[in-house]
Amino acid sequence: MGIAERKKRHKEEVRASILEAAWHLVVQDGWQALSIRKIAEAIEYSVPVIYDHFANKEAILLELTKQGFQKLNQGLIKAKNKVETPEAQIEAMAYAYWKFAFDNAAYYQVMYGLGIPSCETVNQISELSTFSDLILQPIKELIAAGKHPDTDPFLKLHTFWSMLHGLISINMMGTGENKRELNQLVLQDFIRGFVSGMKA
Amino acid sequence: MGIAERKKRHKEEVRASILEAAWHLVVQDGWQALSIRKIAEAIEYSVPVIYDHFANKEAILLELTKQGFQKLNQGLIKAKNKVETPEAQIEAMAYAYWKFAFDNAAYYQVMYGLGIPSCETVNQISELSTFSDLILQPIKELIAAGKHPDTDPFLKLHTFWSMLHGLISINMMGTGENKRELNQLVLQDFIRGFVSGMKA
DNA sequence: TATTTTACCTAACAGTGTTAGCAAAGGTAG
DNA sequence: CTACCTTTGCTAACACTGTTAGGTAAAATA
Repeated sequence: MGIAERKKRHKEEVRASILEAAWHLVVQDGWQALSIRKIAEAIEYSVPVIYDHFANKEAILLELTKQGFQKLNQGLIKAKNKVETPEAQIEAMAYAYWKFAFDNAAYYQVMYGLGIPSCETVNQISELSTFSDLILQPIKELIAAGKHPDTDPFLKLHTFWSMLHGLISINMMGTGENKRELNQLVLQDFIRGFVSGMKA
Repeated sequence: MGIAERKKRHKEEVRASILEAAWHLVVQDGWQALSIRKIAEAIEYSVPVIYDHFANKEAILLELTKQGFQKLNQGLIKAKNKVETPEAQIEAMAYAYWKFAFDNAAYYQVMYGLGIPSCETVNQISELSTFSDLILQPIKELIAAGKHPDTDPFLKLHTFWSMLHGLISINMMGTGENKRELNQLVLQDFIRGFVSGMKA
């Protein structure tokens, strides 16, 4: 009875094509211009078919957000594995985060750009816990080896993430000039301070 | 010939009432739920009247953004004037910025929450230069008095702004728990590092 | 009083997310 | 092979959205 499986496979193909088309449209015109009808046209199905796969438009954006975090996490893991010490790992991940944001600006804007996301939305992104763990680990090591072992690692994670995100989003709204290289200096500066702040 | 003036006055009243109604709706249901028709209903005029005062919906949001920056700047000035030294001024302004964001979350979300704003949008907010100057001044003083007088003050402004914005926006998307107090510790930590980093 | 200006509204266009209801095709059982 | 049922996918609609063209009635001017 391979019929059911064939159907299931087909259904997943359609689902994937929806996400693919959505992503294509987001890259092309920005996530604000994404519409169900455009997706329907792109996948050559009628509009209601999309609602057989996703509850609503938000669910599609949420899925793209998850994909974004997956991609980000992959980049972070790769960067982390290249070096050994926790200091170097934090630094490498900061740069990888920065690089991800600018190399995949469309993803980054979907991930953070939908206004300030609601708590419910954030909690639906399971990839966030991977992201946290990834950065938390070297932070904990660094704290344990430093002179203030009672420092809250979550606080430091928060600082790390905030600084990076702030730097990127302020930078992305830009003032027209190309400040990307300039701000890598700021980033460098920050990481040094961040790391040495946990040691001493 | 006071007729023309009376008309002008009336026109400005309507304009103000549009902004007031828009602001009311934003506070109530968030900026995503703002609609021209709802504004029209609130001010008891028909829809096209709104377009006699604003080119489009974005222009209304832009005006609210400007108002937000005005309010923010006022808060910063007030905080700055309470203390004397550049260190204290920077610290006071950081707290004032933080306080503004959480006391006026609706404003903050209009100001930064429309996705990542385009360069054109940013350049239309003249209040941004006031904002910059306000923070740049004590930064310059601090740099001049410090051991690295060749530091770029704009870079430092950028860092300052980024960190604050990052901290706030990561915090606002929250995880449900009330971490506002917790993150004031991060803020405190950051400011100390930021200020001392310019001295030494 | 006649004319022109202005203020304002109705109605429409083109688009959005979402869903109800139907037709046809695909698979199942007698 | 036929009758039935389930699934699949469609058309069409509802209730919105931003935006604008065109007309009407009131107000100001000559």
